[in-house]
Amino acid sequence: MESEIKLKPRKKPRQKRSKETVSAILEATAHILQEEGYDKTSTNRVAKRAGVSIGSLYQYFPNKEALFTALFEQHHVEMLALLQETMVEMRDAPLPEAVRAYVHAMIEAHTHNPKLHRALMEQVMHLGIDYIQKLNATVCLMVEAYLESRPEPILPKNLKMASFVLVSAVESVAHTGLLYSDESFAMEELLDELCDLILRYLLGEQYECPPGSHKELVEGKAS
Amino acid sequence: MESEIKLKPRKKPRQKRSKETVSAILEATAHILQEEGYDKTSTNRVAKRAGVSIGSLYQYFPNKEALFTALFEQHHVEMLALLQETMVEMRDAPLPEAVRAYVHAMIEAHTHNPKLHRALMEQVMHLGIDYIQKLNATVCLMVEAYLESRPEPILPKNLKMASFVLVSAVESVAHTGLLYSDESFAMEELLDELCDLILRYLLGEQYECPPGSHKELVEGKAS
Amino acid sequence: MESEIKLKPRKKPRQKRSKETVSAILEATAHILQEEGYDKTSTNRVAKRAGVSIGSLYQYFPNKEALFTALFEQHHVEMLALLQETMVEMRDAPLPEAVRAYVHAMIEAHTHNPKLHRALMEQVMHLGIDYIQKLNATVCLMVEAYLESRPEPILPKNLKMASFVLVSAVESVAHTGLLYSDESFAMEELLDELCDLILRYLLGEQYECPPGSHKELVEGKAS
Amino acid sequence: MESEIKLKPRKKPRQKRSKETVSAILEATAHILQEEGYDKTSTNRVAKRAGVSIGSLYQYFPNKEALFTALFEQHHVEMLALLQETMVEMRDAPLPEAVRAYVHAMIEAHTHNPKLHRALMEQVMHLGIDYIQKLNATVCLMVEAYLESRPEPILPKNLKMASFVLVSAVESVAHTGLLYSDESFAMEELLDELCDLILRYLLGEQYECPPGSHKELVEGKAS
DNA sequence: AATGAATGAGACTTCATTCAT
DNA sequence: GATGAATGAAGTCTCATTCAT
Repeated sequence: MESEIKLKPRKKPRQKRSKETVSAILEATAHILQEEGYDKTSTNRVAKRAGVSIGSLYQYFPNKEALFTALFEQHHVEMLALLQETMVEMRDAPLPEAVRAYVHAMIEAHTHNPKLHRALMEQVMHLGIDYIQKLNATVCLMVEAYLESRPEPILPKNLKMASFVLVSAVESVAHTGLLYSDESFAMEELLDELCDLILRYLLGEQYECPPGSHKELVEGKAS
Repeated sequence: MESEIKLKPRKKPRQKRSKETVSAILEATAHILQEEGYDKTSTNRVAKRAGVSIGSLYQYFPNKEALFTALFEQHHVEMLALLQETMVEMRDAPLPEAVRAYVHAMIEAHTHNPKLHRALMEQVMHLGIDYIQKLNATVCLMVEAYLESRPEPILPKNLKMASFVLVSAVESVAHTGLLYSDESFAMEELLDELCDLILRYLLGEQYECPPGSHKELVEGKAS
Repeated sequence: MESEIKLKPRKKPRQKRSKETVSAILEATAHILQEEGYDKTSTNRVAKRAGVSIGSLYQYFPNKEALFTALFEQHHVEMLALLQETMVEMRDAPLPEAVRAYVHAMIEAHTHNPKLHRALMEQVMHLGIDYIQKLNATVCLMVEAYLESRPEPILPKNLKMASFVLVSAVESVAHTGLLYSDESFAMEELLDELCDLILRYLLGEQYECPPGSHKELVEGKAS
Repeated sequence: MESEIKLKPRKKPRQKRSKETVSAILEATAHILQEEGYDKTSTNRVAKRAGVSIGSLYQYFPNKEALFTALFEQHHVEMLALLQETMVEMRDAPLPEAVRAYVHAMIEAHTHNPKLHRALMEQVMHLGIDYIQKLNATVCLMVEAYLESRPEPILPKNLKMASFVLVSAVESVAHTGLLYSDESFAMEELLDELCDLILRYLLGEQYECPPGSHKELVEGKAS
């Protein structure tokens, strides 16, 4: 509770000048965080790099954590916008197309600024969990709503859970694939595979129509 | 390179007494990390709680980061053991059974010490990435080997990628589900759902035989 | 190279307040160094004695060594000023008078703050070698220039070397004499003796005119 | 008083094994001191490099300072031996020859292990002052005795002071010349010059016989 | 005699934060 | 509003030294 209060920016910058200052501070925070890591990201350095005095920094951010929280907020807003846009566009599209668009958007989102994304996730995730969870929940709801509204019949009965599984899986694969993959497989392939994963999950035998890609079963060696 | 060297324990404790010391230090580290967070986890506090002098701590760990790295190593060893055991046991089991056992093991692994697991992931993941990636890669290889050797024919052609997708998806769902779920769905359900996800992905229409669980498609509202 | 940079004061104090702070810090450093020695001269004690916070100390000095280096710089500036003044005054004086003035100045310089001088030389000389050498070189050049310009003919041909020998000799005698002498001979005598040393070296038989001081040779006992 | 007691080696090593240990420790001390400086010369490192346990080190040396004191003692013994030998050899030699031999020996002494010598002088001189002064005093006495006993008549009346001046001057020139000279003049020249300095000081017009070297006076420019 | 694990005081240094200007 | 000097608690880490084995 108290922390929530403490983490909110001290004041919303209403004038253009102030907005620029805040921008510069966040940009500096992001830069130092991704280049040097959390431990080296001191408020003094951030202020210096942002070209403002340390006093000014504390005028807009009540403490160090607020810097990262604000970064997460930005991230959250951008992600949400991107996914929302996609979902709206795909509202009436057939399921396979919608799924592909969704996965594509998710991958895009992770490609936007991978280094910062990674740094946030690896070093200060705990400061952004509220945003992350909120985002996750929102996306789940959006997916659930979509599934509910689509015309095709699907296999999973518990839509809430299905949404959760889908969103988590896609997010994770995109995340891991983009950040830690040894580049041994391309995005294109990953995209295809994720679509298969989801569509088979949702449609079962109904699926398997896309032009030939995986028509035949691969024989197991041991058979 | 150098950092990797720097993070390794200074010396392996050979005597019983020393092993206990190291154990106590790691236990204390884990405790403080999960109760108070990374920023509050100072080497002095760790030493104090472990009941050893700060000098002794530095005899076994060259710096603060090494503490967390060692924690990750432990975690890595335990996870690997658990999964390996499962994979071996299931070597000749039919695919659905094997999948369920694997997913179960994964969930177990995350249930073992969720608080610590969460703290490690949210606050110091960057210190354990090497271990995380190594673990991930190893598990992927194990899964790939299993898929290669099982008798049943499966849909995905690129086994390497299929393994990656499966491992990532399961890991993520387990992780997210356990840590952030509002307890609105039970583990049992999650387990079932993940099995469906995987088996449909692997077997397609070949699946859908398990006694009645999801036999009929759910009609979409909009239809 | 880098170390040289690292030893320079972090920022030049421009305001009066800051200058006083720096002054106080250096005064405290000098005091503790000479009373307690290098090992006992901790930055915390220095700050405390200077009446400033440890943080302020580090605002002006990047590390402990910089304190001593700064002390050497002061010393260097003072010495140089004193000697320069003397040399200028004596520019047109006859050689014996000039020599005496120079030696006198050198002794004065060592008498100024013998305890500090001694502590610097005995405990942290390595931190001031740059300044010491620079000072030495400058003084040598000044002496050389003087020798070059004086009207009297002198014996040594290599003026550069002669200057070096003279400067070193005088410096050392002054140093050793002042610091370690058991007071068994007075400064007055030492001054006379050094003048003799130098003037005989420079003038040979041309010298020996000063009223009676050493006119006759002392007979060796063994003769 | 107490310090003198504390600085003496705890026990004289009587057995061969012990002597080797002490030797190894001192060798290690010297090595680390000259390579890394006093601050980095920790007793633990010394012990490790000497190949003995830290416990053994403390069996032979009561504390860290004793290591350096012992180094000074070695140095003192060697220097004294070298100079004594020279003085004895030159007991009956004519003054110019004796002087040259003495200066030569002094230069030799400084050439023996310049790096260590320099490190001792620049970083821990205060731990060896007793030895340095004793050495100085002894050499002064030796020189004084020589001067007293030589057959030639000399100019200075106060032999004690003359000795002091000579010893200091030679030591200093040798020291400075060897350690900090930019190699712009050779030892040979320095030797000659020092001999001139001393002999003119001692003999005045009586000198100036050595083959032609400086027979004529150099005219001053301003004349 | 030798060992080296253990100790813990204390060194250096950073950095979030305040506040007088 | 802006500045940045000043603060000082607290952090990381070293190292001389001891002592049980």
